[in-house]
Amino acid sequence: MVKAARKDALENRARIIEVARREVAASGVAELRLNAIAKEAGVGQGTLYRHFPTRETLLVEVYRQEVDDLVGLAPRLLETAEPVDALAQWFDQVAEYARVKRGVLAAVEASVWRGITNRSLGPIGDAITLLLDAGRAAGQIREDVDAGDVIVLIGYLSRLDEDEWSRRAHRPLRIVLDGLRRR
Amino acid sequence: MVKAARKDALENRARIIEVARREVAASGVAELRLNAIAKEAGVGQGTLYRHFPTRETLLVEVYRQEVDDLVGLAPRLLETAEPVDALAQWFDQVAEYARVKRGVLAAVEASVWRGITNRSLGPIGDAITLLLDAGRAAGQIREDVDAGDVIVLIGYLSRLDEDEWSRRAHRPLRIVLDGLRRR
DNA sequence: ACCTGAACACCGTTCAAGT
DNA sequence: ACCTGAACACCGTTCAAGT
Repeated sequence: MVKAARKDALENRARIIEVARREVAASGVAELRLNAIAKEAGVGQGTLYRHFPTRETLLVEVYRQEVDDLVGLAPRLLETAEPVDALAQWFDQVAEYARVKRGVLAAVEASVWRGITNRSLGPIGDAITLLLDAGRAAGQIREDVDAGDVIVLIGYLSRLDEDEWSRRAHRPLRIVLDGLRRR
Repeated sequence: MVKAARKDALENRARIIEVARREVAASGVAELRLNAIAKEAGVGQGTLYRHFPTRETLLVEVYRQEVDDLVGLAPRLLETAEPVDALAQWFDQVAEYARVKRGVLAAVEASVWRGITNRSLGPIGDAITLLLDAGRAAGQIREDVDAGDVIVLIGYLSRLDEDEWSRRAHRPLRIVLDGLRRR
């Protein structure tokens, strides 16, 4: 219970994110009850809405670390592997994150589904573009694809049940990868 | 207002489906309010639940015609085209249905996401299996894929906005198709 | 047997009142 | 400035009472 107003707000915000992160890890994105998060975080619902006007803005914060990790991984993979192999490894990492933090991709996908004028597909989109461009330059990736195509195709990862994971996660990724190759 | 009980029930059921179908066509699957459907159909909510215990059972009926069309199309395409081409044409038809009746695939997908013991993927799954098997027999399709892989990959079609359609519908399908080819 | 619709439960969202 | 939490809106689902 700190007095300084500004500090209060920041702490509230941090606590909301922390609680939401824990809740999502435990029960998944779909189960995320905003009112419950507010209560657990010890704030009023209005405070949650002040900090996060939409459900999505909250989820972006919840997954910020994971998204940053994935974005940072792309250029590093390109330093040590052929572009297509880098893409394959990056896919594997996405799958791994999606398994542990179901819904890492959910927020990303949302940006693709909506709006004609989505100038950017966000950081994840940029990472994919980087990988695709490198692959194209090396003649390994087909010319006619963009990051949005890849995002819609790998989005299934955020909807797989834990049960289905081992059976369904990796094979479709391989299909996508092979489909992206230059023929 | 017919008296015969059995007939009454059948008529109610038919009217519910009809209203739901119109509503889905107008506003999409996501906007489907079950209580509103009941009211519009002139029945109590309980009656709707008697006939359709879950939202999904209603949607299956709403899309029955379209699903039947797609299932019937697969063997016919195989009569006149090489398996991979048949698959390509079948994909195009799925895309076309998904555009007009957003959510044709939604009910189908649900069967994939849930349950370890999904012995069957339903009629759509059977149709895809037919196409894949023919392709494998002809040496055109890779050995290590099944209908479930294809369903999770093409599921994005049911989530595309109308705006995004022209830009995003077909290219990912091509990627999937090429990824399914034997290399 | 089948149907009705009030009532309950649940969750997101707003806003008047507080500090 | 920022926060609280009662209150409202909305929708799915149930069930006692009707026919």
